[in-house]
Amino acid sequence: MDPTRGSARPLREQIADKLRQLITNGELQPGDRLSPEEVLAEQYKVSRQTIRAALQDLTAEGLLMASRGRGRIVRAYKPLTWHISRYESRHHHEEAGDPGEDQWSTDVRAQGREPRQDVKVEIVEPPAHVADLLGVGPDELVVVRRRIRYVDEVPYQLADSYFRETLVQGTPLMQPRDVYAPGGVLASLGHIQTRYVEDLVVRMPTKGEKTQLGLPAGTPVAELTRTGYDTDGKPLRVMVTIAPGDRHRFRWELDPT
Amino acid sequence: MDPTRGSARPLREQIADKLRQLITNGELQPGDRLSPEEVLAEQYKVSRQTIRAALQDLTAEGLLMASRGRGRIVRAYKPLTWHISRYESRHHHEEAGDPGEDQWSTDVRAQGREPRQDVKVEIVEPPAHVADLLGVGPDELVVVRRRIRYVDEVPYQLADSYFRETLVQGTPLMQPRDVYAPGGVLASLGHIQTRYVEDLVVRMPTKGEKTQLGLPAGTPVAELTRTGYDTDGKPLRVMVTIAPGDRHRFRWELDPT
DNA sequence: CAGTGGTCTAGACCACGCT
DNA sequence: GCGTGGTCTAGACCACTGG
Repeated sequence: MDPTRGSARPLREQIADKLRQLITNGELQPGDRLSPEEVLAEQYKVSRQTIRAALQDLTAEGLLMASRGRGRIVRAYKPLTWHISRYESRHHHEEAGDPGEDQWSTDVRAQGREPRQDVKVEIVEPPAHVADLLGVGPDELVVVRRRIRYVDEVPYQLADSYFRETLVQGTPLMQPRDVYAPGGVLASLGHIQTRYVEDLVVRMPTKGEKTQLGLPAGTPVAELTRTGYDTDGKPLRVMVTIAPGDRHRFRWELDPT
Repeated sequence: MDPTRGSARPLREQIADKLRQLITNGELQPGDRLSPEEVLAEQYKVSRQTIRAALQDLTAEGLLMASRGRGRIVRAYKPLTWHISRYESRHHHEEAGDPGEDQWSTDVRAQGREPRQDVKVEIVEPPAHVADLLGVGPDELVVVRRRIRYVDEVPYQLADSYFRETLVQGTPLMQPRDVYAPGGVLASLGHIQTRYVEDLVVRMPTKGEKTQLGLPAGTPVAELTRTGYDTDGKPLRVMVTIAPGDRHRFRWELDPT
């Protein structure tokens, strides 16, 4: 009866395509509210469940965001830029006049936003890949500083730093609060990091990450693991950052010589 | 009647949690096949639709993969490592004995896999952010080399390189095939790239990327944009790489001095 | 062919956010 | 209270994969 029926492509997909086009066209702008499910169901002459299936696909693609009672809106992305290669550079700290806080906070403030971080210190068995990078045995305990970083009081990223216990025993790094020293706390303890290795993988968040960071459906994360080595080539610190894709743009500046 | 009913958490979520735990526990290993929907529906005493909802959530998290007629399996991740900071380094090419192919192919081969790439050359109006990085006007035409790269004949990543038209007019870079020169083709044309800026964002793939790369649901991508500058600080090339998260691990090695 | 996931419907009730 | 999305059911048919 209906010509759209029986065609090769399923209805949910046809509807998703149409809506997707409206969004990429710009006819639906970021922040715009979509019609309620019931109205769309009437418009496209399908059941509410079918409309929901189409909308769910677009949500999983990161194009839409739903909230009960308020409706669905087109998602807006305004990632802050994170200048990775400037991090941990003493040089940069000195150039910047050393404002008395870490590079992350400085970087955020420079983009006109307000940084804050919660810190928690634990002694744990490290995850396998962290143990590997730190060069400790799988059962050896390590100290981890877990930070939740906020921008304008909205959760922004998770950053866990792992240290060998002997390295930080009795130092300010064992205190569950924001610590800072010119050039970095490790440097002030006599440990100079001369080389970094950074690993980055892209994946969907775990359930825990999703709730800690308040991530809407369809938001992937970058897991950035930075290992710092001292002058002897011994690993000093492993830092694992969980960075949601909708809030982050990473930038490296490289001078190969 | 049923004690699980009416509890705070929806059934789909409870079921998803249980299955997720089986996977993270290791009771369900990567590659394992799940019971069919109907069996699970019986087991958990819910309708098939409810089971499907739970399974869909896990699929969107990247934990499961479904195919019609074959069932659902637990996803396995075996990303290849991509040594970013070695790329485009003439130094590295010379050290490696310069095998007569680009750094990507060399890197893939070194991990015991077989690289291949399809190349297509087009003249287009560049996307806004590319025009910006290349330093051309929004209506100015540019040359783009579009590559689809395969590893063991499986699509691996998309890599589009943009050049100003005047730069590559009449050079081998206009040919739609694999080109190579020691130190890079640009270098052999007298254009030395001395500085790189890399931007990386994490997002869900577009529909086109999903089909071109054959991405299963729940697979995010990294969009890596590398801009190369010549000795005068003028942008020479912008390369945009779309790298699926399930196939990539990026590595940078940095020596801040 | 049997077994599997994919689509679709009609109808019901619930939970949240706003005014 | 009303409007919104979220959950859930029962049942039907289709489309792909494999033996």
